[in-house]
Amino acid sequence: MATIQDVARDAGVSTATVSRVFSAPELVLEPTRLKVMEAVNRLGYEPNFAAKSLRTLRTEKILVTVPDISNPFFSQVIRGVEEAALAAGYSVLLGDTRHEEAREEQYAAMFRRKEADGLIFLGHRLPDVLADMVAAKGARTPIVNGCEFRPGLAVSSAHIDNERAAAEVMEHLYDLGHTRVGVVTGPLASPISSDRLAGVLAAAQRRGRASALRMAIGDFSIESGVRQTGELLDEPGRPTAVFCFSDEMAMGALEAIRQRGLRCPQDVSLVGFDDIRFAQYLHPQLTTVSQPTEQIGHEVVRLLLDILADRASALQNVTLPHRLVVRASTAPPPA
Amino acid sequence: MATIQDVARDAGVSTATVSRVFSAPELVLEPTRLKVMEAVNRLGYEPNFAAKSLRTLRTEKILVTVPDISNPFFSQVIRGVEEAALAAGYSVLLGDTRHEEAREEQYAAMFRRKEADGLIFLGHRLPDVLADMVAAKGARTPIVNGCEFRPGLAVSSAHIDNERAAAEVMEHLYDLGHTRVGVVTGPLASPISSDRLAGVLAAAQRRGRASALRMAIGDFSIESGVRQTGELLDEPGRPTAVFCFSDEMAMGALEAIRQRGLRCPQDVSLVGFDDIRFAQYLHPQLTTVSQPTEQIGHEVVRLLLDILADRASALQNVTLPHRLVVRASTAPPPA
DNA sequence: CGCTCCGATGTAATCGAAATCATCGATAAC
DNA sequence: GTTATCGATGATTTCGATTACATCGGAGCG
Repeated sequence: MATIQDVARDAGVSTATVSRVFSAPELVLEPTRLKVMEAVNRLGYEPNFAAKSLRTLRTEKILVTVPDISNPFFSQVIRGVEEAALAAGYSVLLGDTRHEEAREEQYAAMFRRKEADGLIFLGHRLPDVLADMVAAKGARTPIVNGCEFRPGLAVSSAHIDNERAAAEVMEHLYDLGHTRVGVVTGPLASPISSDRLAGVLAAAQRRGRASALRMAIGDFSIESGVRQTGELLDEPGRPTAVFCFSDEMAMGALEAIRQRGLRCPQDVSLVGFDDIRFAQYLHPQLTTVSQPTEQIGHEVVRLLLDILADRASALQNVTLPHRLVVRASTAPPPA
Repeated sequence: MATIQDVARDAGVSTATVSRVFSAPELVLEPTRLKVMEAVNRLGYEPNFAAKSLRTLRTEKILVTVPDISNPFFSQVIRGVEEAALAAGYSVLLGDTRHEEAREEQYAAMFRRKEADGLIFLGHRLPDVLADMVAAKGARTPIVNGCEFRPGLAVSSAHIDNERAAAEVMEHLYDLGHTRVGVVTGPLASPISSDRLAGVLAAAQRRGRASALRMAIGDFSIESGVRQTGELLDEPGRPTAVFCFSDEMAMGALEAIRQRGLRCPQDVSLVGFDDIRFAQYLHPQLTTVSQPTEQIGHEVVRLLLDILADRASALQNVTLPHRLVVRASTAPPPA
């Protein structure tokens, strides 16, 4: 591969001029520029990335870590991230942490090695080395969270109001006449689950239905949806409605409902969360909470770019709008 | 951030020794190594990636381009890639090309700039600049394809035997007694579609059913599944079975079947392709072709690493095993 | 007409780590 | 006891681009 020296020699100019042709073409005379471009094309020159990065201390890359890339919710957020990043001239380094701390730390090390200018993490944990960085540099640390807002983290973030969304789901079910509601949460260590649970409890209490609430803890997977919903359905005083904290678990719930010879929504109403692309093609079409996934992606990138451009002075925690999408999986309870 | 010079000074050794502590610890005396490690920890040193990369001309990164990352099939392949890459000390640069040539070229340029040591592309197109590279360097070019084998590309690849898999699907349907079969393909420019179509045609001819075949061209999306299947179902001489070239289109097909008051599989049998995680949770559970997605991911990484380590002399086109998974969406045609 | 200033370009230092080559002391061989 | 050998470490060059500073010629000004 040709280097800048080769181009300079071929074009009969200095390397400085070649460099300027790319980074500040207005400083170089048109005939010179053309001469250089000709040499560039002739030799098929592309500036070496490592050299540029070493000199400028910038990589033009964003590291994005995600707990599970095969989850359609996350992959849509990533799409948004990728799109916004590309538009700003950044590319995306992807890290699938698989919910494992060891992998999170591996990617944290990558970030410290300066393999990326910024980090977006879509999980709820921030490895210690990075937390230290945040503590030292404050709001100018180029680290941003998506989806999992937790005040203690001290990083900017973009997310929906999970508590309110979950409360709205419960209101919807109560309004339909349900009294015995089962809830399948995700792991409670993540704010995404604990916030939603708080919303569920608040709504139940407002309606005086807290004691009729049944709860099971899932892990957002389809399989855990089958299992946990199954347990709720098998208890005495079977709930007439089930609220799963993810659409995938709701898919599993549908299966559990069918396995017991019950019908949704006639016997059991079902609500999911996320509104993944598949939700409206399930049978029955799933009532769920729609998150602005791509927008979350755009927003976290914007927050990060603000920090990188030194435009951000204080933390920003952006709450984006969600929407309860009522479809065919919820109905009044059986008589 | 501390540099190797800082560490060397702090530990009272030369930078060469510090470097050796990381890259060849067996060459340095234990007390010296400890002294250095102490300094490393004290200063929180991490080797600067750009500097290392400039010197070694390696990035330890693999660029992976994918036509649509929100497609669960691809995201599972990527998971496999990511896992195998990480195990070998590589990290993954993700490029979502959105089926757009412009983006494919953007990522091709990244690769030429040496932002990654190797390229895995899961689409079917290879931008010209890269095709030129392949033409020039032959089998040692670190570019590998996943899923979309096409002999003309002259790169190593890992994929299933799409033609045979599609033929098996047709055999299955014919064995059940179906005669009028509708097929919803993907864009025919991609081998993934044309190979499967070839298999469909071959099987139909063997059974003397070629004239009863109906075909519609989709784009692998759910929506196109609804639309194209709908058209097939609305034609006179409605097919009693529909074979969609992706599970997503099959999900759409289910919707189209329902919209017409038909039942699957009693009135119309349905087969998908890919066996994405959701296929077995649809209702009815979907008959489909299971692809070893993560294994494809592992395999393309292995092929690439072989090239990077100079162990690969000739092209390798690996065919991995698929499996027809018969579930509840296929049954004999109505009497 | 000479001086200043500016625009265009060249020269060379620099980024941080890796790797080659040099050095030094100690051991072993004769 | 001298010298070849080797193991541990240091000095220095190198990777390829960016950029601060230097240079040079010509335009503008008094």
